Amino acid sequence: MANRYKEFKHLNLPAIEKEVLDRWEREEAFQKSVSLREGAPSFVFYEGPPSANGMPGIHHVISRTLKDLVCRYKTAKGFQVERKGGWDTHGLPVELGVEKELGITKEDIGKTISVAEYNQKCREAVLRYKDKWDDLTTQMGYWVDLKNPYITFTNEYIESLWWCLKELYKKGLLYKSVSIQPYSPAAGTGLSSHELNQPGTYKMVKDTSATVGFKVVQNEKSQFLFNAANSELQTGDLELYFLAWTTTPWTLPSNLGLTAGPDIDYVLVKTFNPYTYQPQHVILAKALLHKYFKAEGENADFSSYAEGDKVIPYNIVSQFKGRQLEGVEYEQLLPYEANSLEAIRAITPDAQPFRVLMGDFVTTEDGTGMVHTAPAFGADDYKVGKKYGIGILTLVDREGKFVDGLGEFSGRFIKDYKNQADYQDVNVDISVKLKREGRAFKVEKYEHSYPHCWRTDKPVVYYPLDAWFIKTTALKDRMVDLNKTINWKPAATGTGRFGQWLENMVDWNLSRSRYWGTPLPVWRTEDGSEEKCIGSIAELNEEIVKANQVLGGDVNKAYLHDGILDLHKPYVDEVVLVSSTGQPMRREPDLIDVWFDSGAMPYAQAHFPFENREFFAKNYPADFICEGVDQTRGWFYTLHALAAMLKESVHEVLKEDAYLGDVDKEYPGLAYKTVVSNGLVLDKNGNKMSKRLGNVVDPFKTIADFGADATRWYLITNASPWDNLKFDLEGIKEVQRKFFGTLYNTYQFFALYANVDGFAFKEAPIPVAQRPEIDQWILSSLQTLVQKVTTAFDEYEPTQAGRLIEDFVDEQLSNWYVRLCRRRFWKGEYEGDKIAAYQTLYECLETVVRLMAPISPFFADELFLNLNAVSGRFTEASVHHVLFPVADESLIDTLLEERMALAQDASSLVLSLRKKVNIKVRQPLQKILVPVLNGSMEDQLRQVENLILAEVNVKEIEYLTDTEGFIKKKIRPNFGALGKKLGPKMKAVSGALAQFGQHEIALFEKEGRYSLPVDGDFVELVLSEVEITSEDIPGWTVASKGALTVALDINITPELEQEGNAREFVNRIQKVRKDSGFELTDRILVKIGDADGLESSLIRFENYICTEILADKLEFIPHLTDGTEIEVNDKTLKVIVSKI
RNA sequence: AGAUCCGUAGCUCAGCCUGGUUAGAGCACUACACUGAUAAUGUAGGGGUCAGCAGUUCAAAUCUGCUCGGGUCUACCA
Repeated sequence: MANRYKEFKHLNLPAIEKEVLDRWEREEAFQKSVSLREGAPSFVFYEGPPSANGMPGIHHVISRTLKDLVCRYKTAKGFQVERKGGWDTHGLPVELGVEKELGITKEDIGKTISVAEYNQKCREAVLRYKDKWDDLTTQMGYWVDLKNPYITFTNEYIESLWWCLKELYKKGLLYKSVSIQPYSPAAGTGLSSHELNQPGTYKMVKDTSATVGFKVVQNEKSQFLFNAANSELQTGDLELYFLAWTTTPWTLPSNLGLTAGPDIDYVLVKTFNPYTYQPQHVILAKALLHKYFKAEGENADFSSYAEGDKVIPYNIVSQFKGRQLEGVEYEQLLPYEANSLEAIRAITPDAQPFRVLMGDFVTTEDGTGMVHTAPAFGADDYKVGKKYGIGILTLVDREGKFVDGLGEFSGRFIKDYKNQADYQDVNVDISVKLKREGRAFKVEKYEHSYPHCWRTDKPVVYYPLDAWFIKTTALKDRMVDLNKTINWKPAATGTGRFGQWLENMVDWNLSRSRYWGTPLPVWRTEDGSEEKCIGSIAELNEEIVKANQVLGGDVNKAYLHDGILDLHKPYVDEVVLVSSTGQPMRREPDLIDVWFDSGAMPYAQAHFPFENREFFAKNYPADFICEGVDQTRGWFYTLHALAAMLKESVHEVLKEDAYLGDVDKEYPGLAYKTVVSNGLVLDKNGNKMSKRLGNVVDPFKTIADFGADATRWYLITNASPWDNLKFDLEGIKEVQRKFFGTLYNTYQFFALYANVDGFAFKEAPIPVAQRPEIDQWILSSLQTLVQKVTTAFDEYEPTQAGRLIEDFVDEQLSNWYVRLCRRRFWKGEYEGDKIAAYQTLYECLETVVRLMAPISPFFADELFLNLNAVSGRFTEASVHHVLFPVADESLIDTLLEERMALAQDASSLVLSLRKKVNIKVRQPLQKILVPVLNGSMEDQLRQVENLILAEVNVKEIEYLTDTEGFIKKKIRPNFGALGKKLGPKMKAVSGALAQFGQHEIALFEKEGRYSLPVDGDFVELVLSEVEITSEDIPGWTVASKGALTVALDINITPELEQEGNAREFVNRIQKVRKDSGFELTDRILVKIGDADGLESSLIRFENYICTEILADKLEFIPHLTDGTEIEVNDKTLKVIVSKI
């Protein structure tokens, strides 16, 4: 055991951290922190797997700090917290990285590079920066098991995913369907939203847009429209048209419906067609009327209209809500063979197309307020089309050209996908045709932003593609209910962003047409009549053999003996299975969404249910997870959705193992109980960090420069984790200086004197009640701190915890306790009071260090071990192995804390008064006056009187009660109490009280009640409904804060002046001592020359002076010529200070 | 477009849930003081349309609605 506390030369956090890291490594501190809790209840944490194919940034440090501090805190609270690391290894970013590296595109796959080679490259690339990530993890002090992480590309992991998928399949929750997705005809591939969000994909383009008329069919449903039109004078045939607008006329042949907004106002307008000049009735949203009609044409003379007139007359015939149009039929716009009703019903047998539908997505921003609906070419169209059963027509093939059976348009490309020299825009031709037929109402070039394929630069279309879905909507209610049991931090994200998301849930599109990912384990016969979903490797191997036996020949030859070795493409695709009727079955080519990989991690990280069932049962669900808020609809959702959907499957497996607990209660279908979603890290100007802007902060450099502790502390205390953080290095510097610097100073102070006195906490603790009041106070504050910090951590409010600790260390411990107690450490013998001071300060330091350990694990451990090395109070080898402090409530004395606050305020007020009259603190003053308004205040103040007097260097306090009659008082309403009683009269009463003079106040106090005339009425007031404070003591300079007022006697008597001189003299000698490099304990001899009138002061206070400066006596030597010249209150004298 | 968070001193943030005296800290700035914790510390000062508008109320930074600005997520529209 050491006999001296380690002293530092100066504070160098990065250097300290390096040593601490070495020690942790050497002593396997992390592993021990887990193994020491063997048998304790577990606290379950899931690590959201990062993808290691990019470099980590500073934003990764914040969520990992949060994760780490919670896990450390829970360990300190006695839980066993296993933290398995993980790596997300599949997905598009990996593929893109590889393609960039090899200089290839997707089209090269299978041509210049085989799928096997390509995937091998991906496998190699995926952990490229794993070392960097591991470095960051280590350096920032994130304790997580890096040795046995789960890796999503392993066969075991994928096998668990397949199990999940098969369970879903068995429940009918996995199905194949069509969905409308971005598709690039030029590249012949679907595009992910990620690809669509690449910079530059959305471009401004000019397209031919057309507003066209759909002719209303006259029948029962539409009769009201015709009636309205008929009420006007009408000649010729009555023709009514719905107007709809499109920027993609090529979708018009595929039109099957028109969608209107139920609450939008529509009008029926009589006018002329601007191209054919024939009279027409058109229907469009009222709000958009003036996009098509010039105001001066309203009710203009129809009879004088001539072809080509600029102003077209019109009048509004009728107005109605969109909902009245529901179900109204219209004639098909561009009928051909391929889009005949027979053709439509050949695809969708009961289709009822060419009707008006209702849709929430309709706006009156642009267009006509009626949306041309072609279900194949828009997600909204598809959805509303499906709801109304209008069928679906896909009259454009995958190359982007019209199919056969569309007359003159057959075979034409809808956009110039082939860079044809003589390309004619088919959209123009369609518009021209419609113009001629009197079906076009307005044709113009329209400029808008439209997505383009990032590889070919050609416009994207929305196109129906086959996809596999998970029917999450079937379990929506369960997910919504379970979500209410999750502790969301902040709560608003759970009810808001996440809750809304659940409410508006759509089925989960799992399919991805890519190469590097988890393959969908579904095999189908060519005609789709039979399909198989495989749930394990064993099952697949069985089927492989079976297929070989039935189909014979070379089928599955490569996989017969060893079974399948890699579950990725291309190998799984080479496997052929056999149907019950002996048909070959091939795998559905899709891979699954990588979010499924991460959402299934609770099962797959344990290779559940194939292995580790016990581990799984113990580690499910998570007590706590934490990621960036951008994961709300990502990982948070997929974890939640899968847990809800797999609930029964998990129960079944656990029951197989004769699991005895209450499965419903312990595994309610929840993946996590608490989730913290942290905000983003922005640069100091509030901009998102991006490589492009060059404002990214390098976490390695930050940690190297300022230390992980300061960085972590800054990240946690500067803003709530869920608020965005404006990251500024200046802030870290401030934390370093203010918090760590202060704590370091306090420790240094302690170590300095404890080493001198040999304090090693060997004496029995002095009962707190026997220690001085100030010790009782700081210990009471300390216990209060422990309580508050514990609550804050328990509520996942680390920001609060950190700020509380900061405040305690700075305001209470350093700037009050240590400052006031300094003398106790350096003066006097090593006994009672001094030992109490050491014990108290030691306890404070030790406790603070344990409280802060979760947030700043390095410095806390360093100080803890430095303290413990001498005292040996703990047997543990690290602060991270000891239990969290528990507040000793018996030490909490609220009254004491209150009166100390009073003392602090009083001192601060006196100091400000001294400042005002320019009398330095070293000059003693005689007294301060404090008006007291009640007994308890005086009582409280008396108990801290000595502290105040010492702190402000004043001899006495005089308490003034109002019996003297010269305290000037002020009265104010107690708004809280009076507001409820008075209501509207409040203002008048408040005004009346402000007019009170001293006499009224005194009367009120004496009677205890007051009858106040207000608006000719009387309001009865009692004392508790007002606040009376002292405002002034006439003739004195006063200062006040809240209810506390102090006045200072600034008369300096000759005696006080002499004492002031003596103190000043002491101060100068101490400086000389220090300059001469004497040890603290050196005794000195002082020779004094001509003292310029100070002799009397020095002689009178010789005893005091000698004790202070450790001299035996003062020697006066007249006419001293050498020696140091010092100045004492504007008088100069020479002194010689020498060691004895 | 929808959802959500944020907007308080030059900067970083408390306070808002639960309305009530003169809206607080720290940093920075200025001045002074302190000097056996000294690469520390104290005191004082200037600095605010609490984003804006409207409403509820005796009383609004605080509650409600709208608007503006910023961020994020989701969606992508004729």
